[in-house]
Amino acid sequence: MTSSSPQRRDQDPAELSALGRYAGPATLILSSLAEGDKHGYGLTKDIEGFAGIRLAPGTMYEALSRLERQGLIEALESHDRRRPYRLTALGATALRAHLADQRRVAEVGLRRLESGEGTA
Amino acid sequence: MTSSSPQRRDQDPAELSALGRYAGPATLILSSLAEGDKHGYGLTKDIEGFAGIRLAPGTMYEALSRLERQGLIEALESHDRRRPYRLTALGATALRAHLADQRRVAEVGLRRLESGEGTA
DNA sequence: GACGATATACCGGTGGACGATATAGTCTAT
DNA sequence: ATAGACTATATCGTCCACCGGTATATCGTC
Repeated sequence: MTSSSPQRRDQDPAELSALGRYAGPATLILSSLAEGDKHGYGLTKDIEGFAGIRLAPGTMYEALSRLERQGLIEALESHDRRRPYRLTALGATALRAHLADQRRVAEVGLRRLESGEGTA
Repeated sequence: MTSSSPQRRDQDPAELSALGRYAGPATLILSSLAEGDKHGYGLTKDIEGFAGIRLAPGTMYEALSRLERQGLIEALESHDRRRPYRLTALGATALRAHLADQRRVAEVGLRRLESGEGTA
């Protein structure tokens, strides 16, 4: 999506819409961080709250290091035993583009469903 | 999502929101079929048009047989050398629920982005 | 001091997504 | 006619995102 060259193999950080393969957990994590800095466990709880999805620990921490590698989030110095993360400017741009596309596509689908057709 | 028990292993057809693991291609295919019956190649073109995403042949035909196995789409008798598919009632329900969730989550993320926070 | 909640990290398995490739029919231009 | 581009489907092997399980450690509280 994001207009420029759709499906990317991509480990290229600068390229937007590089939200992993399809972006499930990544989108949720970035959306959560858009509200403020959080650490892994906090993200798990927040995402469970606003999306109703509980990410498995493996998914969470692997996604975090992937997103950090891609420059979409950055780690802050850890207090206590927490590793908080912050959304970067790049991450915010990527998230905005991705969510806009996602919402647009969802609306197309819903409109088509309402148009009576389909089940025929 | 879909309110009832989030992350499902699931090959259970009757259970909604069983759109594969995370549902990328599946959602696109179902949304395309919501407009009318189509065969694989036609789906590829339509999806490219409304979502800007070109699904690889492997992705397309494997997703189709998965969706058929799950009862979300059904194959029609093939004319010419085309295998057209139709969205089932179950598929329409699953799609509606999934898209509604997807749009809702996208809106949460976008609202959070607009609230100035994040990049801090 | 046992227990549950908080918190992170690593591991192996599964399967969805992908590109490549094979096959074949159609249509057009040369 | 026939080479080349497009239509159309199917299968295969690879990769890696996602997952649950598990290990580890700290904290609060009972």
